Amino acid sequence: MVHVRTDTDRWVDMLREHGHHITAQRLAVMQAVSHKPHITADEVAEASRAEIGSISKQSVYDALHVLVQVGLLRRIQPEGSPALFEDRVGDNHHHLICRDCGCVVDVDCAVGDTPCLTARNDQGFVIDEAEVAYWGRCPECHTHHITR
Amino acid sequence: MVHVRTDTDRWVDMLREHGHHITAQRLAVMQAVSHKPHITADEVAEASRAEIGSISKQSVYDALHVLVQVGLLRRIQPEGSPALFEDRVGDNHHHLICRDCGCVVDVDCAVGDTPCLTARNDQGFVIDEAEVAYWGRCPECHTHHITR
DNA sequence: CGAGAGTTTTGGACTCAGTCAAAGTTTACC
DNA sequence: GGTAAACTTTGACTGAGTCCAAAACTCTCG
Repeated sequence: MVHVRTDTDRWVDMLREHGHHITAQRLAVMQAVSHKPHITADEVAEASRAEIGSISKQSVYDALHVLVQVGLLRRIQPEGSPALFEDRVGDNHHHLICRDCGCVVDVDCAVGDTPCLTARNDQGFVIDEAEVAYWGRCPECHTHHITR
Repeated sequence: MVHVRTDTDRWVDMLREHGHHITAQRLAVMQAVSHKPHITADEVAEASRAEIGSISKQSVYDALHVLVQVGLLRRIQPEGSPALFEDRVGDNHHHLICRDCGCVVDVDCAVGDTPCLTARNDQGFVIDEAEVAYWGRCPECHTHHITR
């Protein structure tokens, strides 16, 4: 009987490796984010409540903070938007962001892994992340924008 | 006698073209931003006061809004930072951002003008801007970080 | 120069997202 | 079982930006 590793197994291991406890709240938060990428903290709270009954605002923020810290989640904050959380981590992907509705879509890196992290002239900076956001209008808003 | 076009001449023309009035407040705001790129709204307010005596918070925000709208200024909002304003517009440059002190430095586009605006798979988005931010530590903070 | 519209002032109030607090309770783990 | 981590409760607080509303001021054009 081969045990198939689930997402939860992976989350559990990662938390343990970093010395954190495994709590229902943390797993619910992970579930919420993995179900809906680019989710706000408020939405995480709601989804977590639907799953475990209740969770305090502070616990939501605490859990999100820990999960980002151990590397299970990534936090982005597009201009004009509350912070968004995603579970796609460890790869070099970018975001398409709609100026109207604020929806965010992942897109793979166009350039290649290494060069994308290299600024033409880093001026002594030690760079650890290149964040690329493509701003524009999503199909729906674009259509709506034209007909208006 | 050749009239040398000053920055102010240029600002005046741009505002007029878009049907906006030329006010001391707006020119002071432009001056503040051109003197200190990547300046916060608060800093703009202070610098403008130093120049013209007084300016209300609302007028600062109004002026910044108009100046961004006509294309004289650009607004960026790095994660965890208040909005920053710069007068370098119309070219495709990116930003180096320090995670510790929050300082922002311009850097030219490494890839070339056109490809930088092209996402690998835009999924129906109509893209009008590619925003690239290189996150890391500036020389000072990096040095400080190591010795700590 | 005068009129009309744009802009600023004044003196706040308000909103939102996130942070902080503090004591008690619950839970995970060794 | 004991201890430390984590959660709950019940708010208060902060900063950045937005909104308000009437009066006053200023710019621009004919």
